[in-house]
Order: sequence, then C-alpha cells, then structure tokens
Amino acid sequence: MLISSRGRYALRLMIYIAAFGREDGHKVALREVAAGEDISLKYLEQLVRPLMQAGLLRSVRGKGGGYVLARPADEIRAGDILRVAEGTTAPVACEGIEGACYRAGLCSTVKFWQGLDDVIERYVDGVTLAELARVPEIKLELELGE
Amino acid sequence: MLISSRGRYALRLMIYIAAFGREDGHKVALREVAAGEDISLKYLEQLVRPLMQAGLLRSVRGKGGGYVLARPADEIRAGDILRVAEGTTAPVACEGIEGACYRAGLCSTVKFWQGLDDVIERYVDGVTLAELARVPEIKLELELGE
DNA sequence: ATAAAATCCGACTAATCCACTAGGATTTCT
DNA sequence: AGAAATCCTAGTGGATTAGTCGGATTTTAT
Repeated sequence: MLISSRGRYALRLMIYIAAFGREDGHKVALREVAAGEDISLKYLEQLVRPLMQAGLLRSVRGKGGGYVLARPADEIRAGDILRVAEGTTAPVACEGIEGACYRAGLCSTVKFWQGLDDVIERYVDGVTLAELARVPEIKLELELGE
Repeated sequence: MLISSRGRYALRLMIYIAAFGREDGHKVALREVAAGEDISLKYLEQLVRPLMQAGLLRSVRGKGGGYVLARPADEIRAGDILRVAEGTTAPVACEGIEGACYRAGLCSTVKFWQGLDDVIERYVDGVTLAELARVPEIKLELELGE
C-alpha cells in the first residue's frame, strides 16, 4: 500500500464527517469540509466518489443535503479509507512469475515486501475512524461557540 | 518512507553484490548484475551513485573493477538501502504548521502518519542484507518439501 | 414556481515523478 | 595501446498527481 496525498485528504475528509456528522442524521456538506480543512471543493467531490462506491459514505442530494458515514465510526478502519482512496492498492508488484525469479535477488525480496505490506496493513487496520475523530479539546472549544 | 520500484531495484542490486561479492575483495561488476537481474546497466549506474555516497558501497575503478559492500552484510539494514535509494524519504509532509492545524482532521492525522512511519521503519531496519542474501538456500529447502 | 444549495459527472491540464536511455569522460589492468 | 570497468551530465517518453473547470441533476426553501 502506498500513501499519497490523496489518501491523506480522504482521511481528513472522513475524520471531519465523523466529527461533525451526528448519528441522528446530521449531514455534512462538502462546502463545510472545504472551508474547515482548506481543501478545494472540487477536489473533495472527486475524493468522495470512491468512498461512496465503497459504501463508506451515504449522501443526501439537494439543498440541505450532505454526507453521513454509512457505518458507525468505530466500525470504519483507517485502512478501509486508504485502500479506497489510493485506488489500486498495488503494494509491490511481484514480477517473479516469468522466470527471472531463479536469479539471486528477486525471489528473496518478495517475502520481504509481503512482510512490509502486512505490517502496514495491520497498522492502518488497527486504527478506527472513531479514534481519529475523537480528538483534541481544542477543537471542541472552538466548536462550542457556534 | 515510500517504496517505489527504484527502492526495489536498489535492494536487488545490493543483494546481488552481497551474494556474489566476497569479503576477500572479490568485486562485482555492474555488467554482471545487469545480466543476472535483468536490469539495464545504465539504470544500475544511476542507482549505484547514492549508495556510494551513503557509504554502503565501495568501488574499484578500471578494468577488473567493480563494487563491494563497504560494511559486512549483517551490518547493513534493508532500511539503510531504501532510505538512500528513495532519496527524499519524505514520509508524510506535515503541513500543520501554518495554522490550518487547529481544525478538525489535520492534527489528529499527524500522529497517525508518524505511527505508520515508525512501523515501516522498524520493519525495514529489522532485516539485514545478510538475511536477504541468504534466502535462496532457505527457499531451496522449502521446495524440497519441508 | 423559482432560486438556491447541494450532490453528481466527465473531461481537461499543468506539473511532477519514474524508469530508462544516451553519450561520453575517466580510471586501471593487461 | 586497448579493453573493461566506473563515473558524470543530460534528456525523454510515459504515467501519475493534484487540482481545475463547466455544467447537469436533485432537492429544499422561499
């Protein structure tokens, strides 16, 4: 799994929705996220699409609409979001198939890369969106004024 | 730390040198690596330079020359090679500095990314070049039906 | 009904990076 | 002298990234 800034933005987006959306159905509009996280609205629209297709978000169209988590935040793993956002999820392509593999360096590395991918996967799947959204009191102070 | 195929090639290169170079000073020519690993010679020349600068390889110029590990293989970590090969080693740029950080999603992700980087770093630094170069025999044993 | 607010959709683009190539210069052994 | 190797600088085609742009559609609010 590779992490680009698309994945980082997607994570921030989801954290924002988790933090400000309510289970009672309070929707979060992208315009709000764009302002809050300082990300272009148009870019967010792109990020949102795969997250919808993957069933991580639900949307309500039209005025007053927005996005809500499709599942409770503690049932969404950071890994779920990143895999969707990064698309391919191609960790390390194993070219060892077509026979170059009998040579020195190649095959021995395959296990190494698989091990690396396991480690990463285990980490990102060990953190829930709820944990990430349940953050600082700083944020709470700011929002209590609204 | 991000892993591109440049890092993968560099690792294979180093494994090859570790496997076929001897401590008594047997040098490995890139031409040989190119043939053995099926990587263009010109590309290998590029990969070699940062590894030299980082003090992981020593070279002998001129005819009959080649490359040797600058340190014993069990004192070189996979992480050493990857960090050098990947260059920037920019894991996740923290933009939280310029004040966008007080908002919801950003700060909480920084720790998350740092944690991910730690996990990766720990993994790649836990494997030595000696272990990677030694694998072929292990693999043989496995194939012999253990 | 109409306007506004939001999600949707598809294409486009400038910049950057990747993998690789090219052409030579220099060093050293035979 | 010639061959074999390392060294150095530059360029290039393709892919990916990060982001833009213009508009279509759906729904709510006035």
